This record gives sequence, structure tokens and C-alpha cells, in this order.
Amino acid sequence: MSIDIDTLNDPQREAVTTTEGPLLVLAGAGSGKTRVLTYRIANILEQDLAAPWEVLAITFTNKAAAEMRERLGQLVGGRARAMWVSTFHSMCGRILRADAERLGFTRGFTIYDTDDLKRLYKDIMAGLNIDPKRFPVNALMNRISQAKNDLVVPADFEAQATDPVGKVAARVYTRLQERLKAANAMDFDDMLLYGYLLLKHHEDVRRAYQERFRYIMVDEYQDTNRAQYAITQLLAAGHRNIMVVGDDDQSIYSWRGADLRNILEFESDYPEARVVKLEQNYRSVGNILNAANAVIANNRHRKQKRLFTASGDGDKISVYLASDERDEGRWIAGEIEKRRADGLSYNNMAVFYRTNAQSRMLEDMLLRAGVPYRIVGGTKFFDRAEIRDVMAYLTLVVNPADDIAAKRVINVPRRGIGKATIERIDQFGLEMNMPFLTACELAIVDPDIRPATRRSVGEFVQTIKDAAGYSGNLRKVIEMIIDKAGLIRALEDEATDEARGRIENIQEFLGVVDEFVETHDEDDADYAAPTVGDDPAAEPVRVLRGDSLADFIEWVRLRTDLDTVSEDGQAVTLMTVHSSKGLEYDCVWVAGMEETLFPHMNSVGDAAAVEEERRLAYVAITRARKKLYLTCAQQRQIFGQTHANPVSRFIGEIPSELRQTTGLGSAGFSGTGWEKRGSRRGIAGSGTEAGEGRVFGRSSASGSRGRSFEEFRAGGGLGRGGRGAASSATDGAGRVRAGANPNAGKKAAARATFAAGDTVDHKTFGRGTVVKVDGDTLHIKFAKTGQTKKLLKDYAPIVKIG
DNA sequence: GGCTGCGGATTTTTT
DNA sequence: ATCCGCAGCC
Repeated sequence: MSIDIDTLNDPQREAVTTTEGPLLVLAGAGSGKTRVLTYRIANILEQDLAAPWEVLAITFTNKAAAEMRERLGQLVGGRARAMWVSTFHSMCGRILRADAERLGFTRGFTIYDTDDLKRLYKDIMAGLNIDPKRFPVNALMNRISQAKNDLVVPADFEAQATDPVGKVAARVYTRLQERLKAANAMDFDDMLLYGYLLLKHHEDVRRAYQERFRYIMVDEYQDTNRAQYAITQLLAAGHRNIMVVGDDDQSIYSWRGADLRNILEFESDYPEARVVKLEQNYRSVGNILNAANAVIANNRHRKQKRLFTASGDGDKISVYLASDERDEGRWIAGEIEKRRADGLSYNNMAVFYRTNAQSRMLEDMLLRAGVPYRIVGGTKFFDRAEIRDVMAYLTLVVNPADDIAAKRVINVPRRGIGKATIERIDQFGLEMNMPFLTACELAIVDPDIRPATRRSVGEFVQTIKDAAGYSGNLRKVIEMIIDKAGLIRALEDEATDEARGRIENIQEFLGVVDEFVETHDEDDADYAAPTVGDDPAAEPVRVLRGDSLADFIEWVRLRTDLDTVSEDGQAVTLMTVHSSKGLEYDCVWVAGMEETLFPHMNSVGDAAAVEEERRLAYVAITRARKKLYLTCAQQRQIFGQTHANPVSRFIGEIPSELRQTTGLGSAGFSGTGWEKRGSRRGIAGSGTEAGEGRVFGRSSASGSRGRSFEEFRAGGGLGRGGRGAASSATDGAGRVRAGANPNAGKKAAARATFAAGDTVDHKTFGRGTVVKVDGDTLHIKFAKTGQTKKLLKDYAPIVKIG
């Protein structure tokens, strides 16, 4: 269990052993940053410099936190549990819950996500008679979010606002904070803002934490915004043992408030700071690293550093010039299969893109090629309407003042409470300055509401009230709430495939509850923050809330899709370049390397924005360990229009001797591929593949229109708002999980073209035999590779030949 | 109270 | 192209 410091290189060791005072670690991509962080913490414990609960490690994503926790567990065992290893938001969540009353909230406060918040904004704007056409909600939200991240409170904001939008925003902001407080709710930005204000204005609280956290470490420091920076400063002021780790070249979130100055000016904030640069890269081969270095060298505003590696040059970077995005996807799918044939696992491959819109075509092509994939990001499981409904009920139980939640589900499932009634109750509640739910309670005797409706309202209120009394096993409690609310019963009555899919989603949600319970059993309870007045030297009280429903809700609220990236099964990962930060793969494809896409058109023309795009390109390139592919399309459809974009400047910035170009206009380009023939609707197509002389096409038997790709990818659950969930709809291997697919039942009927024993020909894999037919999924054993693949009969490029 | 159809918008996204 | 929200109608 003891750590082996000798395995570190010199700067790494210096970072690990420099425990006292401020320390800035400039960690280049792939330079072993996480290792340094975890070793440093382990070392601190090893040397008895601090107790576990005196250590605070802050990361940006829950995933990163979980990873660090895991690795710390390996190094220091159970002591890792007592440490605060969390994101800024969950840390603030804890701090705020302990002393919520100081700010006028209760410990049961709700965290509003963007969707909830937007409802509230609209409500407020309607109340203030602000025309959403002239002042778009999104614009106001952005403006106010920015203010919060800059720690500007409504009064200051109002004083500063001079422009028309600003003045309107000021009114909305003021009202917003009142409404949020009345609902006992905070948005994500508030967690930071109020976390800061609590520490700033309550000296006893501040001192308790300052004294407690002997060692503080902040990862991805280049991405901190003003609020996070200020919180860090306050917490670190006690012992001044603050270590920040970051890479200015990987700062890609300035658009959401990240301030590069935080890292660039660390040395002036702490003149006594030690600075360590980690420049040896252990991840990528020479050619990739040199390409990355060459690209990023074009940025003016950066700390000079140059990564080097001891490993060989490796392959050149492959640049592919596709004719269009379809060709691009097809080519990537083909290359993926080639690497796969070389023995590389799908799990070691990833495809990145600049914008989510690009994923469609890539998915389509991978699907057709039978390449299993999983998508990171996009729509989240927890965003589905039915899941949000369940969450709203749970939230209401913990926080009856949450009007957004109350209004969301007062008529879900349908209880015959109409818009007019809701509006009436809402009006009344606002006038009386009481929560919506309280207003509901009083409305039960409102003679102006129909008796049947009043009864429904009463039942709704009673459901919530009763639920507050449930105790015991969390899963049972939640099941009971869902049951009493009648959510599943209503869906059962619908008796549609879609409703069945939703029921399954709710059941899956219960699985998530189990997951929570498993990872948060009593013994695992976190150490609560020392409460005010505690002797800071004493061991913190171990009280964790005793309120597991509230904990569960917070856990879900602060959770995102990225955290749930499952490593199960073999699949290529698809994600935006932003999501890829912190990850690494043997083979990486970056699609859409064109001007206006990457760099994005909204950034061209703004020097600072272009630099951020370049950092983004740098992040993408440095994710690859062994092989990097950059692709671009000569023609591409954007918003329904065809554009011809020049090749990205970032490709040009890579020295030509490091790259090798194929595709359009270069030898070896084979022209139109299979994907162009036979539309996705299943029209027969066939052709002869150059060089292989093989018949290829799709069965004409699938004459029906089939499901559109959209339906297909949304298969995991069509939310009421049509918000399908691409990522969660696929299982680990990228296949659509039949169980969660409301369309699962009806699709198999139409066409029975394949049967076990059929011989088929596949575009990429060649001849194979159908081993098994599983609904739309064909299990085909291919002669050439010997492996059995699962392909979707309506999408795979296969044709029956015997 | 729910469905349909129109119009606007559409980088990136953690929490 | 396509998704989403909203308004107006049944």
C-alpha cells in the first residue's frame, strides 16, 4: 500500500513531495497528473501531515472525482472515504446544507437544473410582462448565469446595468433570486455563489473550514470561474497549503465563465508559490505529440512549455479528405474495422466531433457498418419526462416549497386538474406569498373550483404529505411514492409501446436507486462538515443527514451522463471534443476538420475564440496514444444546406512530414461507397466493390419504410417532449437494448428475410453465416475473421447470397 | 385538455 | 434538416 515515489520522474516527485505552501503544477497533456495528485495525497497521509478529513481534493466532473477516489482507495485504503474528493458543486452542496438557514434556505433545498430554471424564468418574465421575443429567455439566462459566476449579486448587477437588456436582466435577476429562495431552491450557479457568500460573510463558518482543510488540491484549475476561484481562495487562506493543477493549453470552457487568469496569475496571488512543470508525456507517440505541439504553438497567450516523449515516432497522422459527411463516416467505419482486424479492441477507439449535430451521420454509418458504438453526452437518462416526473415527486416530498416541481406533477398522471385551476391556485399562492403546494391545500375549499377537481387537488396534496412520513429502505420509499402517485398505473392504462418503454425506464430508475444505496450505505456515510462552534481539532461528527432521500436527490441532480459512461462491452466511443478532455484512446478519429466547423464559424474572426478552438484541437489530438486520424469533407450539409468548406487551419498547422493524406484527389480513393446505394428506407441497391468483385447490397424484401433512424436512436424511451435518449438507449455494445425500446415489439413483424443458416455477404467483413436471428439482430459468423458479430438486419450492409 | 401546425433557432456543456 | 416551443383549434 505504500507508494513508490521512485517510479516518478523528477518534476513529478517534486510535486508530490512539496507538501507545504502554495504549489502550481502545470501539467501537460498525458504527463501523469492524476498520478501526481493521488500520490501527493497518499504521501501527506503517509507522513501523518494531516488526517484524511483534513484533505480536500476538488475536480470538475463527478467522473473525475470518482476516479480519483478509486485510485486513492487503492493507495490509502478506507481512509480515502473520509476525504472530501468532490466537485465544486457537490462540495458547496455539503457546505450549504450544513448552514442553509444562514442564507434563508433549509437543508432540504432543491437544486434546479437548466430545465427547471427555464420554467421559472418564463414564469417570472410573464409576471413582469417581459416580452420573450424581444428579450429571449436564453439570453437572459446566460447573462444572469455569467453574473452569478462573477459573484455579482442582484443589487450590484442593477447598479452596473446600463444597456436595455441589462436593465431587463436586472429586474429578472432580482425577482429570480426571490423566487428561488421562496421555493427553497438554488440553481447550479447559486451553489457556487451562495457557497461563496456563506464563507465570505459568516466568519465562524469560514474559519471552521479554513482550519479544517489543511491541504487543498484543485484539479483542472484552468477551468475555474471567478466564483470557484474565490471559494478556493477563501478556503486556502487558513493553511495556505494549496496546490492547483492545470494546463492553460487545455482551457476550453471560457464560454461558460472559466477564467484563464486564475491559473496564469496564481504566482502573483501567492508570491511564495512553487511552480512545477510536468512536460514529459507518457501517453502519445512522437508524431502525435509533435503535431499537438506544432498546433498549440500558434497560440500567443500561453505559458511556454513543450511536451516531450521518450517513446518512438509511431505512425504518421492520417488525414482523410472525404467527399461529404457520408463518405467521411463510411471511411471512419472502415478504418475502425481495419484496426479491429489488427486486434485492437473497440474500447480503445474513439471518434470525436466538434458539434453534436455531426454525430447523426457518424452513428448512421457505424450502425450500417455493424460497428458497435456508444455515445457520450447528448440526452440524458434523467432528462426523460417520466424520470423527471418521478424526480419531481421525490423532490416535493423533501422540499414542499418547490413550486416548479409541484406544478410539474400536479396533473401527472392526469387527475383532471386543468390549466385554469392551476393558474388560479398559482395566482393565489403568489399573492399570499405561500408555496404552491400550500395554496393547493387551501384551494380544497375554494368554491370557485369544481368539487371533483378540488378532490383531485386534495389527493395530490395528501400524496405528498403522506410520503413525508414514509421511512425505511430507500428503494421501498421511492417505490411507494411512485405507487401512490399512480405514475406506473397511468402508464399501464395507456397500454402503448411507448408507455411500456416509459415504465421500463422508471424501473431502470429504481435500479439507479439500488446503485445509489449500494454505493452510499450507512457505513459509507460521508463525514459531515464540522458544524459551527465545533472544536476544529475534533474529529468531525459523522452525521450524514440521516435523510437518504434528500441525499439521493442531490446525487441524481449533480449527476450527468458523462458519469455513467459504461465500460461494459466492446464499443467505439463517440463524443464531442469537449467531452473527451481527460480521456485517452489508442486510436482517435476527429471528424469534421473544416473551417467553420472546427474552428467553428462563430469563433472565426475573434482571435481569443480562435485560440480556444485551437486549444480544443490540442485536446483532441493529445487524446490519442498511438494513431490519430483527422477527417474532413469537401461538402457538408449544415442546417439543410450544402456547404463546401476549406480544410481546417489546424491541419495546416501540423507539419506536413507528420501527416499523410488520402481521400479525394489522392491515389487510393475509391469513390462512392456502399452507403450511398440503397437509401436508409431499404430500397435495394447493389454494386460491385472495386477490387473485390463482390456482390453487395440490401435485401429488396424490406420494402416497408422501416423505422427512421431517428425513431431508432430514440428507441430507449420517447419522452413526452420527444426527448429521446440516444446514449442510454444503447447498451454497452451499442446495440439498441430491446427491452427499453417501445418499438421493439412491432418492428420484427414486417420482414423475415434472414434465417439461421443463410449465407450472407457483408461489405466489410465478407462472407458469413447467419448463426442466429434475434428479432432484428442477426448473429453472423464471418469466415474471414472467425468472429461472430451482431448486426441489425435493416441497417447492416449485408446481402443474402444463399 | 390535448393535438396539430407553424415559426424560430441551431457550438461547445459541468454542475 | 430537425427539433422545440407555443398558439390556436377541436
